[in-house]
Amino acid sequence: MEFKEAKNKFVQTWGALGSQWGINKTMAQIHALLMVSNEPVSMEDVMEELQISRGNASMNLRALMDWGIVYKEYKAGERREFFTAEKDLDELAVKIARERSKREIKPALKILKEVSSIEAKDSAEEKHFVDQTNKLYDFVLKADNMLDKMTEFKENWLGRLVLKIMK
Amino acid sequence: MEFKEAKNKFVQTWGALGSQWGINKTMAQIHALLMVSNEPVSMEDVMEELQISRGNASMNLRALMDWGIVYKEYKAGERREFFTAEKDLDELAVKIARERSKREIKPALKILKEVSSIEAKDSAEEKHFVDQTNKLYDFVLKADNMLDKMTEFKENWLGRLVLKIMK
DNA sequence: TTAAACTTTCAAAAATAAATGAAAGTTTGT
DNA sequence: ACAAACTTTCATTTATTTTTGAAAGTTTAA
Repeated sequence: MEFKEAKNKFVQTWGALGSQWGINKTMAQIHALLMVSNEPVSMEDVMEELQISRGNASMNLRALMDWGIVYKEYKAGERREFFTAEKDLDELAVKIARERSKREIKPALKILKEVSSIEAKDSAEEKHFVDQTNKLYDFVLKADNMLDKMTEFKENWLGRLVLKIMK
Repeated sequence: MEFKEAKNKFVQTWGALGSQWGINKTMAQIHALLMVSNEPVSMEDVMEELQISRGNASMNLRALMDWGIVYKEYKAGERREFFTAEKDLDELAVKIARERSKREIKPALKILKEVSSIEAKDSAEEKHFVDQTNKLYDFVLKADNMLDKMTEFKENWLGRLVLKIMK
């Protein structure tokens, strides 16, 4: 396999993986492209390499910057903007986790809290509902806290974590 | 808030969460419904409560069973089938993790291995590509192994993990 | 063996999500 | 202040995913 083919395969694969995890395909592809580029990439380059429109490129680059995993760079003497991806994988994982927690988990926790707080009256059905949603609340809260904890380890949290788990 | 409203809100929320995580909405809703039901639910009930067609209910129940998080139950003297969800949350998390690893992570790892194995020749661009995809391979492999390790703790792995992380 | 009771399948339709591209907006050098 | 160079927005189009429902398939009891 030669370089160009490998690069394309990587971008496609990462894109497919992204869409299975709730991130849109193009966004994941752009991120993949930036990750394996050794120097900043312009919007034109992104459009050209992925064969996408200007609007699409612009919107998804913006989204990636909102997630804090892609940065703008300015080259001396160049008018246009260039982009680079966060390449430190620990940092990347932490940022993604933090963002998804904020956008998805926190709101879900709020609802879980709400629905688990109804008065259970006396039917077994309602008791079971309250019990189960309470358990779910505790579980999700614990998982979310774990994500927060990750961010406290500044370096190589995953490697250390694996060691710990293996006892 | 009264029971019916709370139940509906929970089902909707869980469904929305599912679709953000690559699981289809109806599948997540059915699962939510079964999780908070204190007794087995028939396909008719599912159709009725979620207002979905027979085919949709059938396909998604099948998918949930393939994931190993919903079970068929037979009631004595009843012709039709009933369904229950895995209600143990540790068990549920482990099964979901295992399934996603098998379906998504393992295939991605294979590709990462492939593309990181090209001969890097001498350009900085190609060297960077090989270096970055190698790092990615190691990272994803480590994360995936962590998921595998979870399954070794039979009970309350999350709680124990959180304790450990907090040191 | 038959037929009633139930479940699954899958082509077509509907719903949803993503991409386009032209127009509007912004920034920068002169 | 102007206009060239570039970026963003968003109504419309396109692509993808999900749902439907009728037909085919299966199981069970008599």
